Amino acid sequence: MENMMESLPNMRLTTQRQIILEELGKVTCHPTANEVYDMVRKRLPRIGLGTVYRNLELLADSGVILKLEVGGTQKRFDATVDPHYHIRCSACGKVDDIDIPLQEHINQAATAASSYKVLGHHIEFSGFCHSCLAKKPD
Amino acid sequence: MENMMESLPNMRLTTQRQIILEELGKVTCHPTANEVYDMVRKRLPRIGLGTVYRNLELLADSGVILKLEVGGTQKRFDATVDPHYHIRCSACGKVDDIDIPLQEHINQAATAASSYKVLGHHIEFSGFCHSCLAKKPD
DNA sequence: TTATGTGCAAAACATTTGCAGGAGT
DNA sequence: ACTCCTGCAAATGTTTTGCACATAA
Repeated sequence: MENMMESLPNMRLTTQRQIILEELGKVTCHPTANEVYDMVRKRLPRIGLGTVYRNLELLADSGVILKLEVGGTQKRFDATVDPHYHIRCSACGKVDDIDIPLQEHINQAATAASSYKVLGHHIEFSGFCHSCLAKKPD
Repeated sequence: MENMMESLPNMRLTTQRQIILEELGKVTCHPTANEVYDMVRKRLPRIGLGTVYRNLELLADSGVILKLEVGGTQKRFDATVDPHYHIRCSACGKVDDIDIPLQEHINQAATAASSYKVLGHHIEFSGFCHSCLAKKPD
């Protein structure tokens, strides 16, 4: 944890920052800013929602965490920064990791198929999660 | 156009609906609701933004158009409904189609790699568009 | 004629920001 | 000390919604 922060010269190690990072690291799914706020508030009841947003943004900009621009109305955050794909439950909106090989080759295909300078890609699967399937089987 | 609407028993063919569909069909990129509003307003100056949102939502629910849940803060809309991928300019946010083969096989991989019932996937490439590259070459 | 759609304005969300006081280095 | 950071609240931006009137079928 402290190693993470030590690599960030312009960022102070505040209690708020530390606890946000700890709580995000505890979960395997990818919470929204508001969900992080709820998690953190159990330990720091006086923290402001603005502080949570500011820190998540700052940590994402520094590459310590990942900001996921997935479907749904809210951004989500991921403590794991190495490239991987995601799946989103069409019923409840939950987002989890999908551990399949990176499809690096499609970047070349995309470069050939467009006038853009292609930098990368993200794959988002959709489906129904275990607990939503249990509620309404089909 | 009317064919499209005829297949939708519960939807009336209103002027607003028709013009929204026409304007969306004219562009190859994928405008936000507000951009559609601006396009449509040139022909129907008294149309309300709420009407645009309601119709885009309704048309997407009926499968006549596609609602894109891509990166950025706004949803975008696509007159082409058959499956294809997109690229988003990291500088200006513009979204275009990317015409590469569908990667159907990764759905199986995702099914094997998770406890979800996998339904499909979407790939979003990121990069810089032609006009942003021209402005700031690197 | 009557259910559906529209314009308008207000409400509901998600996120960002200004500021005065607080805390890390 | 000197920044940077925080809590709070207000502002912003996007999307949804309630309602009285209009209109397609």
